Amino acid sequence: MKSDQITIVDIANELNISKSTVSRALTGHANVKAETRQKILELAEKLDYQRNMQSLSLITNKTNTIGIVLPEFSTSFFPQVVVGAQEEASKHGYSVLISQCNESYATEVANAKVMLANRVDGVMVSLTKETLNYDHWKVFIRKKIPIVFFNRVCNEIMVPKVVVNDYDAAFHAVEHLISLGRRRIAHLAGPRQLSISQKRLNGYCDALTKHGIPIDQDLIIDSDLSLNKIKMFVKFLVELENPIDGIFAVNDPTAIEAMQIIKKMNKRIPEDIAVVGFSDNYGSSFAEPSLTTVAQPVREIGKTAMELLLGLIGKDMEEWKPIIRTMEAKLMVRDSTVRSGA
Amino acid sequence: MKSDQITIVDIANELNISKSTVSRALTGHANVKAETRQKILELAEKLDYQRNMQSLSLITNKTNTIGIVLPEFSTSFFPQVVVGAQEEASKHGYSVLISQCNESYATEVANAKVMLANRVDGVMVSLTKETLNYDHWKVFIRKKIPIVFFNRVCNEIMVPKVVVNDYDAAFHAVEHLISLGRRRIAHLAGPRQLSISQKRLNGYCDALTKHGIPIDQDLIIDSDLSLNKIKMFVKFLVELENPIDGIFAVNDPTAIEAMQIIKKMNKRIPEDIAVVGFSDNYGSSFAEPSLTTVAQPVREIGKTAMELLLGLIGKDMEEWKPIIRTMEAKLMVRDSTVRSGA
DNA sequence: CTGTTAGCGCCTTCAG
DNA sequence: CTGAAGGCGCTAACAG
Repeated sequence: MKSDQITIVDIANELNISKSTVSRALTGHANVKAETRQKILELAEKLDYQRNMQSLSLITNKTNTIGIVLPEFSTSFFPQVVVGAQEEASKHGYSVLISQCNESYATEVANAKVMLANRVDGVMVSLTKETLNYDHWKVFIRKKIPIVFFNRVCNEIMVPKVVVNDYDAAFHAVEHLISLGRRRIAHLAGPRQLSISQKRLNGYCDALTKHGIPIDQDLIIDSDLSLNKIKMFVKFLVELENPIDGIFAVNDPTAIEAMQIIKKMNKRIPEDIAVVGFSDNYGSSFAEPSLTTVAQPVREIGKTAMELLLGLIGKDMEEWKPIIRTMEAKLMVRDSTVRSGA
Repeated sequence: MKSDQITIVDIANELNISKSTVSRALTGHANVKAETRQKILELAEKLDYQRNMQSLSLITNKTNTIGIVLPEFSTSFFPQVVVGAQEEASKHGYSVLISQCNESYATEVANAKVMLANRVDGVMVSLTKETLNYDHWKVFIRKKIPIVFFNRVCNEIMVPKVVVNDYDAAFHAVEHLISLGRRRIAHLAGPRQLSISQKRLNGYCDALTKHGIPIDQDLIIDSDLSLNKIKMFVKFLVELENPIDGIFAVNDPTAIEAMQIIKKMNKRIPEDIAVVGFSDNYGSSFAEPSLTTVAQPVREIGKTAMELLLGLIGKDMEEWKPIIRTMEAKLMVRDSTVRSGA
């Protein structure tokens, strides 16, 4: 059944005037006799008239819709980014089409197609952990549809990006562990293809080096952000001849999973092993012990990325400067490294 | 700058054939000479041609877009529902327009307008805690745009709904506390206008009554789902002359907040006070102690609501049965009520 | 101030 | 099998 949508023609017929007058009254772009305008507006209101954006976008070649493509929805990070982004978008009259990829590259490609089909005016993208090929995003460039990457960005495409100071934050996190006297600090690293993993790893290495601690490759464990193998990794690290006394994990879920295992192995946190995570996800503050982690300004990230994106729309491509906006992430010291007085 | 979108005309000109032929080849609805079709398809592929859905929807009066309106994005519940819903939608060729309301009624009304303006083919809605008036949703009915409510549903509108067995789950949760010998069980209730709050409250009351425990109004605290006043409430309950030995909270964040306060007051959980939450949000399993709670099949809820909604599209309104689909929520017993062996 | 006309991109008749 | 013509809802010229 087709739904009952009121059109300008309906209003024009009802009032016995021309469609153009109705259109003018509704848009306010031109002059209409006050009395006529009044009548039109009233009837429109009464009939819940809604301008058909589809036909409008046919004319303006704009949809006033922004696509947001995200790798996952299982932690609080991306939903919170969406909140910030959406707030900014709606402030400027844009709607938001959201797709979540379940960390699957194939889904990301499919979602890119959906965005194209929906003629979004721009896309805000964070890549899945599997993504190594960026052709599906290059199509957007070719079609002059602006992109802004955030968090998990693509270095091959020269567009604005929003990131946090991952390197510095990781560096400080590890220095924090060192300042507590830790010397055998392991890193549960993320997938190498993600620049955030790389930067956090670099921060880890450089902090160790700065403080004269040799980098032990055995203590750098590549995980894929899934939690299945963490148990094995942590067991290995704890049972080393020269066991670890600190862990810096690439994200909070990994850190928390590690903590659970450490506790089961009857080691104390932070006394035996201090643990630091990354992101300050929902739940990290009430884990036991509460997790020291790097807090990212989530909503700000979304807002900033959306601001940059909206700024690109309507500009010539030559003006798309590949700005990299770096937001401040800050270490939150909690009980997993320093016990607060009970 | 208008973006470079390829149209059927571009392809027709390039190949020196008529637009209608190109259209036919692209849709596959009619006969085109194999050779011509081949040429058209190849060129379309090469140019990244994407059918303009806007113009299509002008003709079909369908957008193949579903709106999802959510009260909040700050716990893991709604994002997970979205995952299930989106999976189902994309399986049927629908995109998803998502709006989150920050628990604000005004935003909900605005978001409803956005959905209308975008001519969504249907909406999946969960109400904010403030919503008492449903006129903005009744407009959809008047326009014959199908709605499915889920979780926080609206009883005034006769459309399909997806809920969990809140009453039973609450009843069992409280019986669980009673079976542990608790007799002074408090309920941190949600806003009364939400049917879920009401049902959970009823479950609480009936469980007590069944076991001959009088209902003490002092032990029923109305909260508004924000966490600000929880401290005061819990302090009150713990310092009562006849203090509590159990808490059933309307949701997990409330329960966890209560636990933090109880711990600060140097009461033991579960020995002194056992705590039960509702929803099994992300983080509840690694809180200390891990929280006994009612797990809801989140993705299933999203999937089911979307299925019902898609089933409504294209049907006459008379066929919209106000089915209420009740999903199974189940009690997850954890350390906040029964300590597992360390 | 208002009506008429054309056209956005596409699909669906209707004629060949 | 293919081309031409009309129209979806709306706006932007162009005339009055």
